[in-house]
Amino acid sequence: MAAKLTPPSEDYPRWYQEVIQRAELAENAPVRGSMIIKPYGYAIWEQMQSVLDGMFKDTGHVNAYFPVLIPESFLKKEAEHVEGFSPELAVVTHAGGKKLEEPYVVRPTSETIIWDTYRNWIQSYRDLPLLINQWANVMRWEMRPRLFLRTTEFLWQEGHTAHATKEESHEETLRMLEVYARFAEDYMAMPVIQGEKSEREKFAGAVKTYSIEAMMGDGKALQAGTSHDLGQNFAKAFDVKYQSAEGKEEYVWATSWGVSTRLVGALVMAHGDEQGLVLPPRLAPIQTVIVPIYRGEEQMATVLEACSKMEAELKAAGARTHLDDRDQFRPGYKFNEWELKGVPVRIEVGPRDLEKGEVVLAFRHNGEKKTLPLEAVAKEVMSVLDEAQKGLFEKALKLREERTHSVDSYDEFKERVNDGGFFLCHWDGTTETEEKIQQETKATIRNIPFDAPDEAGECMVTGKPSARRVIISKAY
RNA sequence: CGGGGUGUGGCUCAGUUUGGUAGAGCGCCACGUUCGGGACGUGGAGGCCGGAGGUUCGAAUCCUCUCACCCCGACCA
Repeated sequence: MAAKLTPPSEDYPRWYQEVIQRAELAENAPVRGSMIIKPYGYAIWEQMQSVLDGMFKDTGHVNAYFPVLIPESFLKKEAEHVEGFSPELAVVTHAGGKKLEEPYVVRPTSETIIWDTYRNWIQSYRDLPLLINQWANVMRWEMRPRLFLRTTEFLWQEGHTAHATKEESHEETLRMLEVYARFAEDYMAMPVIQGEKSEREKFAGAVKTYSIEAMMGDGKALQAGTSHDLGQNFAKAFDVKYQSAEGKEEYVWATSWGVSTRLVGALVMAHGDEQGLVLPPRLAPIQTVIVPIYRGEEQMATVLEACSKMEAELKAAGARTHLDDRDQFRPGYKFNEWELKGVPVRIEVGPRDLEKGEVVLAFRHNGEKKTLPLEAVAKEVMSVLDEAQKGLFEKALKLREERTHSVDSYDEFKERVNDGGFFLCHWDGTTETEEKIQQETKATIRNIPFDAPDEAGECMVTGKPSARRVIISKAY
C-alpha cells in the first residue's frame, strides 16, 4: 500500500491491474483466466445487480434459473451459434468416475437450453410474450484474459424473451438496450452510444445485434452491453411454435440481452485516475467514509463519539456510510486508501473542526474540499452525493467529446487512430472494408449510432457512397 | 501452435555466470512513541528456492525431463 500507483498516462494496462488489485476488487485465481472477486469488488457488482434487477422487473420481466451444463448436441442445433462459440467452449466429458455418453458443455450463454425449454412452455399466443431473465455464471475459454474485462468465467444476466410478432421482439430488443443505456449513464455515470453492430460483429445466431459503447480513460472503446434481435432463428432450430388467435401455427420471435461483470472493469476505466478508483455515488458500496483525526486518548474519545453520531445520522439519511476507526493507521494513510477505493465523499472530523462545530468534506471526483456545519451534514449528504454523481458524468462526457473526431481521410485516420478516441467516419457498409480497416489499424467499427444524423458522404477507404457516419475505434 | 521470458517467505525481487547449506524492501505479529495527506524505534514470526530424476562429499546454483505463468505473434470479442 505504501508505493504509488503507476500513472495511467505512463502504462494504462498496468495501472488498471494495479487499481484492481490494490483497491481489492479481484485477484487472479489458480485456473488461468479465472478470477476471485473479492468482497469490495463483489459489493459493486451487487449494487449493479440490484439496480438492474429492479429495472428488469419494472419492464415486466421475471427471474428464473437454468442449469450450467448443456448437452453438447443442443449447441449444434443453431448453425451460426455453434460456429461462433465452439472455439471457446469448456466441455465436461467425465462425471461420476465414468466417461459420459454425451459430453456436456459448460454454458457460454443459455439460448440453447432455454429455447429447448421454451418449446414446452409455449403453445398459444396467450403464452406470449414470455419475459425471463437469469442471473448466472458463464464460461468462455478466452485466449487473452484480463480481470473483469475478459475472464474465462464471468457473472452476468441474460434476458431471453419470446414474442408473437417480429415488431414486438424488435421493440423489446431496443427497449432493453435503452434500459442498459439508462443504467450506464444514470448509475455508472458513463456516457454511452447506442447503435447497431455491423454484420461481422453481431452475436452468433442473431439477426441484429445492438450495443452500448463507452469510452475508457485511454480513449479505447468498451462494449458495455448488448441486445440481440434473434428473429426466428432459435425458434426454428428448437422448433418453438405457437398457435395464433387465428388458429395458425407460427414460429415465435426472440430476443436476448446481457451485461456482465465486465461493467466493473468499465467503471474502473471510465472514471479512474492517478489516485485509483473513482466510484459513482449511486453504485458505490461506501458512499461516505468518516475519517477521525485525533492526538492522544482524550481527543480520541471525543472525536470518535462525534463520528459515531454522524455515522448514525448519515445512515438514517440514506447514505451508505463507513466509519474508519482503525487506530493503527494515521489519517493520511486512510485518505490515500479510501481514494484508492474510490469512495465519493470523505468526511474529516478532527479537534479543530469540532471546536468550530464543522467538518470537512472531500470529494473524490474533483478533489475539492468543502466545510459544512456539523448539523448540516446529514441534511445535505444526499444532494451532495447527487452533485458528485452529476459531476462525474459531466466529466466523462467532456472527455468523450474531446476525444471524438470526425475524420474523412483514411490517411488521417491511420495517423490518429493510435492516439485513441472515437472516430466518426463514413463506411461503405461492407465486411471487406471493415476487415481491411481492422487489419491495417487494429481498430474496429464499434457500432452504427442511432443518433447519427443523415449525412451523405464517401467511405473513407473505398470512396463508395455512405449515408451516415459510424464509430470506429480501438477496443477492449 | 511459433518466438522470447520468468518461477526463491503474503507481495516485489537479489543470489544462479564461478556449487559450500538462503537474503533485502514492503507486508505481518508484539511493545512503545506517534496521529490535519501514505509515521518511527526495538524485538519477532514466516521459505523442503515450481515439480521429478540425475551429477557431486555437498545443488536455489550444473544436467535431463516436466508443469505453470507472463510478453509478442496467430486466434478470438
